[in-house]
Amino acid sequence: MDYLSSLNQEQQRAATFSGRHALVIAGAGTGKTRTIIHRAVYLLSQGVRPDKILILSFTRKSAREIVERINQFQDTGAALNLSGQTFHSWCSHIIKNNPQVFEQHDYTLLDSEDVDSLFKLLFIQKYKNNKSIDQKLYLKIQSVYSYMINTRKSLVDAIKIQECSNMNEQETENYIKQNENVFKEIMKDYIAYKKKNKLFDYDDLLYITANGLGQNEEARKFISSKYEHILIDEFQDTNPLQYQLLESFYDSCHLFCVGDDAQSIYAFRGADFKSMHNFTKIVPDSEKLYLNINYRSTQEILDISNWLLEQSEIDYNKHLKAKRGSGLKPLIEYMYDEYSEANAVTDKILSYFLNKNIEYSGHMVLSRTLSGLRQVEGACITKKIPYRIFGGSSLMKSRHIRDVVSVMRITANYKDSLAWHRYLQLWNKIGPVTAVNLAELMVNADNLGNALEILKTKNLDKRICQVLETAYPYISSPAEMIDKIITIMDLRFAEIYKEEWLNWRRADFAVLEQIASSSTSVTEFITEYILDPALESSFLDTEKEKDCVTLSTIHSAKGLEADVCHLINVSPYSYPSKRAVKEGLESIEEERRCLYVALTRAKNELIIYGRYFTTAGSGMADYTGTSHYFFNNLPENLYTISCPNNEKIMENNTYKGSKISVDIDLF
DNA sequence: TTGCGATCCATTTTT
DNA sequence: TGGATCGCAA
Repeated sequence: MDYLSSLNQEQQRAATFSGRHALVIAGAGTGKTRTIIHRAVYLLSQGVRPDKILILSFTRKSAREIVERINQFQDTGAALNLSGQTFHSWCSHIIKNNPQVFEQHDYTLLDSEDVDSLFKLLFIQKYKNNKSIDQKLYLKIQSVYSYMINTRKSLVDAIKIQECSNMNEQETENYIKQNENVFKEIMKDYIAYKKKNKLFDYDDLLYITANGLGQNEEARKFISSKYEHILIDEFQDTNPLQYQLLESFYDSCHLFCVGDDAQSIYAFRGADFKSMHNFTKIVPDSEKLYLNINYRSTQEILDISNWLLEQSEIDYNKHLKAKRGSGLKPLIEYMYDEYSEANAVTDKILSYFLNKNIEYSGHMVLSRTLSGLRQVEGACITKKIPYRIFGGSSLMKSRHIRDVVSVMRITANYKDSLAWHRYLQLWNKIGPVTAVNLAELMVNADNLGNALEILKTKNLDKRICQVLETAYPYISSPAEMIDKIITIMDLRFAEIYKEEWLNWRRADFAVLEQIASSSTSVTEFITEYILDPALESSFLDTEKEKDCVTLSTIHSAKGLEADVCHLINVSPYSYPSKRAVKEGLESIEEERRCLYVALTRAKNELIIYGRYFTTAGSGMADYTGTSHYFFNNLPENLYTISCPNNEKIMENNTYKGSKISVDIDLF
């Protein structure tokens, strides 16, 4: 039992909880993950079989990490048969592994860009050139659709929340009257299209599982009896649909949920942190437990974080106390623009490396947006600082990868018309119109062979069919299939991507092939990869675990920590963002929680870079939202400042002398 | 209809 | 920065 002695009382109480269901409300840095891990170890020590324990987390990376750390407690060194998943991958496994329960087990998973283009396609078919309808409405329809499914709200409610947050009552009513039917029509088409072509989107995985188990008692008993304990991390990000899914497990399983309402930053995806407050009412036979002692940061860092939450109208009831005691005050530095900011950050990292012996891996650079990291990335490259980026999924989004994957998708499911649509357009003489028509023909053929026969009768590049015929035999070996495809399409890709093909694009496939080599079928590979587009970065991590700086979006930094945290672009117009101010209180609060997550990542040093100008986009930033700026009234005793008045910076950049004029005079 | 060049545009966050 | 979109020629 000595593994429990490393926990404090609060944590021990949680880890050894013996009631039915529990919600552990745990502030930042209070040992959430540790508690989950020890909970699992405790359960195992009580004789619970490892395959009866399910770990759910928000990303697969963190789920895997938790499982790995649990495995380290095994004396035998043998890895346990523990399952670590996200809600989505869990549902996908439930559906695929139980074809006798789920009729719709045979599907291709759409990634978000497919969903984009499908909505667009359907919308244009119906409303092209209809001047009374906004020609970009399909983007909104798509987001409302997903929001509706995930929050289980009605169409009208979803439209109100998503699209009308800054309208008055009359405007809202008009908007709904005008658009409700368009939303409904396109959504119907979308649902029908997916059904016809055996396609699922992310939301379908949850929806089908949750509703399927909810409706069918035998299925519910059968599936839920496979688990005894479900441990859920980052519970504040759970949305109503996921709650509904969990309902089916109330009777036969124990739920152990851990989360922090102040770190809820996924409302845009339907997450509802307020239901944490009502947990004991929603979940029968449940208890709430609390963790309040922070092990990560020094008190000064927590002071500024606590202050930020106290300023809110929402009562988060959080006041973190540092076990480690006192340290350095957060430092605020004003920067001229993103380039000087990127320079300052990287200079500091270098000087800490040289003078204070702090490794690169001790630093984390945090940004609200992924694009905000670009300048820092550039500076790292210039100064030869090794780095890794969290957030986004560059590889899967890049065109050449999607090109090849579209071939694979056709071989896996020839009814995947979106894949046809993409693939066909890679060839000469096929543009959008022809592609749509041909895709329709292909999908309606009896099988892939017939489809190809039809294609051959058209007067097109012979290679179109050759590629598919070459690829098809490798249906059980995705890595080999990738190799064959790029071999046969090498020339064509060189034509399409010009010098980029050989310069860098082609090299990406080595990584893709390695990832694919762990899958035993093309379908499996596609599903796995769409469910976890970040796979590639974690894959590369294990390749070279070298000392490097972490660059991350705040969203991807959840659960991470670093000795020194550089929080960039904390300017009057960016926390909260203009957009959030326009959308109202809920959005502003979400921005606040975002900033809170960022602040609480720091262990020893927190450096906040404020900026008054930006050269990105349309010139200088304006000051809308300045009056809402979270740090407007930040008490002076909570921070130190490196440049006490920003006027200095502005002065330095205002030249008042006479203009220089030099002629080149060499001869 | 395709395919190229020019122009404009807008930038959350992720499974 | 690149990206999507538009207009025009073939």
